[in-house]
Order: sequence, then structure tokens, then C-alpha cells
Amino acid sequence: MTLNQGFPLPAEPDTDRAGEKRRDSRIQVRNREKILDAATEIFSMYGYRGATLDQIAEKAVMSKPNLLYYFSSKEKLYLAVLRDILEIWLQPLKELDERESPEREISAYIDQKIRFSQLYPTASRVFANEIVAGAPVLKPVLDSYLRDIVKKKARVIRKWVKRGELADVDPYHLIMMIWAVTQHYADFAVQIDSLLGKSLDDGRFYNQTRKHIKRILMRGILK
Amino acid sequence: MTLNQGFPLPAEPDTDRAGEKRRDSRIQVRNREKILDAATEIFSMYGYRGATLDQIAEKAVMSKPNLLYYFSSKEKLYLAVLRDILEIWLQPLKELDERESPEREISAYIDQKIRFSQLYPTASRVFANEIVAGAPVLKPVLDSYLRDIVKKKARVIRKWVKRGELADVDPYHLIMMIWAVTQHYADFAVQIDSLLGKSLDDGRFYNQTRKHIKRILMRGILK
DNA sequence: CTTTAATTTTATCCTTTGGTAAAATATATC
DNA sequence: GATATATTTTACCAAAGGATAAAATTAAAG
Repeated sequence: MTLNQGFPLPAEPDTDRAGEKRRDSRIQVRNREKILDAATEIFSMYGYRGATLDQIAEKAVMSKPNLLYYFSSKEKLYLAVLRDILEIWLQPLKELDERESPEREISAYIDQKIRFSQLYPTASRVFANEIVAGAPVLKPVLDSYLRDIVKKKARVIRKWVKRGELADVDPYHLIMMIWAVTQHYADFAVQIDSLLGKSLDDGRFYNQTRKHIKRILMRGILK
Repeated sequence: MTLNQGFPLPAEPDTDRAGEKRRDSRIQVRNREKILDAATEIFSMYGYRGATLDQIAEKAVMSKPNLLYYFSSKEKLYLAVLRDILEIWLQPLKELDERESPEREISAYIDQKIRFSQLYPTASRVFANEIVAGAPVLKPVLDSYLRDIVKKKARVIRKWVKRGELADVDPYHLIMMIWAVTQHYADFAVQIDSLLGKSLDDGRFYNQTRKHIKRILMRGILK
């Protein structure tokens, strides 16, 4: 468990293979992708420690040593998976724009988050797993990168409140509330399936969910 | 991974040791408790597969074979942990009473859920882990027991809506929204700590959180 | 005190797992 | 088509992990 030696998130396209010649042959790209997909699925079910390279290799239809040819260790592979996820996970928040109305912006934000849950449920679960586990790898990123972005966006929300366009809500709690609710539909999908027999794959259910979340939240925070 | 052969949840006080003599000596009780506590903590960090008996034994200050003297397998231990958790997890929902006002009842429900997050954050994380992993063990319980309770309580909420005491909300989405938001503070505690340097252990923060959640949600759903 | 039963320790087993070495095969370049 | 390079396979290894056996110790009962 000595995973984590600082996280080279933005920039640095690839942890492995620093400064090499002729990278990314056709077959490289295809196999790396195959592996990352398989790894995402396995990590989402068993977490970092619980996942095994054998499982991942099997899911990627590839021998274990062959997998290790592309990612030289389980840790490197996990980092690569997390890096991919973090990028798409963070994107939407950055777009909150104070010049627009909170109604429009927060609504759009919720849309994007629920979209993410629909499109990348397994990725969301890998992320959830990592955080629930205490973020052994991502902690540094949360403490720096995420912290900064959220602080910035909290300021935006506070501005809306001051302008009287929003009820007096705490920006941090609001953001976390949106995260909690939207991610729930990906992370706890099994539970939802048990209760309703539905998932976000179902377009009708997706829209119903989206609208419902938005209705309650927007009603709760708009003046 | 052949965990799960039906879940003997309500009733059946103990999976192991069915029908034995002289159970529960002083030392038995103490050690079982010590083990369950340690196991909860380890399972919450690594999930079922990722946790090891060595880690659990170490945390319980006990040799591995000694641990296995009390719980004859990792699986049995996990089941025991989950059973304990499920019991306290489910309790609050059962108490929703249609004869009272939704304002009062839902408010109380949120209070209880956030209380749970404060009192048993690691337990909450074990549960989260299990669900995120696809509920390999709890699926049967979700499909039967939980499903029934939630269905019943959905009816209560629907009644409130019909009576015009509540906005036109979908009961299932509402329940899940409450789950999502309240559990978030336990399950994603590291993230919250990164962003705010606070946790529900902090009484001030606990109350602020509780009130904030309630304010937004209640505003969102009351007429 | 003994004697019996419960608890703990020590030694050990077999399987799984992350990872390596080196041979074999396929692909690309000239 | 020969040569060099990239990819894949086969055969392993050492450590970790769940579990058992049996001896040693401690606690309980008479």
C-alpha cells in the first residue's frame, strides 16, 4: 500500500513511458484502450486492492504478461485509469460562469453531472471506490487541484447569492449536494435496479430522474 | 467469489455457531466485538476482496488463527459485519408515519440519516463499498426486504402528495435523494475533509450540514 | 487442587497474485 | 525477402493470503 507518490494530473499525458521513441503504434492504442476499459470495470467492482491483474487481463482478452507489457505495474495501470476519470469528472464544474444566471448555470451543471453518470457509470464507481477507501491515491489531487477549483466556484455561487439571484445557500454544501445526488445514480445503480428495475440506460428513466432532481434542487435554492 | 448464498437477515442472531451450547462467555462477547469493529474498519477501506484477515487480526490485536476461532471464515465475518450494519441502516425508514405531517416526518428522517453518517461513518462506507461493488452479497436483501419497505414508504409519501401536503414528487427519487445526500457525508468524508477541513465529528459542522440539507430539500418538496 | 473445557499460539499448507525472464512469433523497414 | 524491432506466449518465482492441525496455555467446574 505505498501507492501514491504525488499525482501528476494535468499535463503529463502518460505516467509510463516517459520520453520514448515511436510511441503509439496502431496496436498500442488499441490494446491500451482495451486494457483501460477492462481495468475500469474490474476496479469499479473490487477496488484497487481487490482487483487482480488476472481478472483484468481476462476481461481484456489478453495474457497477464502481455498486459504488463503495456502497463508495467498494477499501480501504474490504476493511476492511468484514475487520470482518465478525473479529467472528465472535473470538466463540468470548471464551466460554471458567474456572468450567466444561476438558474441556467446550475441547471446545466446538474445536466452534465447526471450525463456523466449515464455515460460512465463504471468510471464513476472507480472514483467512488477510491474516495470511499480514503483516497489513498487521489488525496493530493483533492487537496490541491480540486480544492482550488471548488473554492473558485464557491465564490461564483456566493456572488449569485449576494446579487439576490439565489437563496442563502452555502456554496460548498450545494456543490456537494449536487455531486451526491447525481453520482448516486451511477454509484448505487444496483440498489436502484433492485428498487425500480430501472437504470439511466433507459432514456425515459434518465429524463425523469434528471428533471426530478432539478425540480427539487432548483426549487430549493432559487429565490 | 461465491460469496452469497442467501442472506439470513432479520432473525437468526448469528450465522456461525448455530445451535451450540454455552455461547457468549465474557471473553467471547468482548473478542467478537473487537473483531467486528476491526473488520468494519478494514472492510470500509478495502472492500471485501481487498481486505485481508491479517490486517483485521492486527487491528483487533489478535493472531489470525485466533480470529478464525471466532469467525470461521472471511466470508462469515463479512456477513456478520453487513448484518449489523443493515439493521441500523434500515431502521429509520421504517418509522415514516403517514399519520404525521410530511414536514415533520421527512425532517425527522433526514435527521436520523445524517445522524447515522455521523455515528457510523465506517459502517456506512462498508455498505457503500458493497453496493458500489454490485452488492454481490446484499443483492437478495435489496431485492426482497429493502424493496418491500421502500415500496410501503413510497405509498406513504404518495398519500401526502395526494393530500396536497407535499409537492408532486416521485417518492422513490425523493427517498434516494435523501439517501444520497446524507450518506455522502460519511462515504465521501475524505473529499469533504479536503475541501473544507471539516467532518461530521465537528458538532458545529454537523449541525450546519444538517440544517442546510433540510432547508434545501424541504423547500424543494413542501407545497 | 484436579480435571475438563475454552482459548491462544505455533507451524504449516495450498492457492492466488504481482511480477520477471526468455523464448517465440509477428510486424515493419530497407 | 532479410533484418531489426515490436508484440505475445510460456514457464516461472517469491510473497501474500485464507485456512487447518495440533500443541500449549488459560479459565472454569467440581
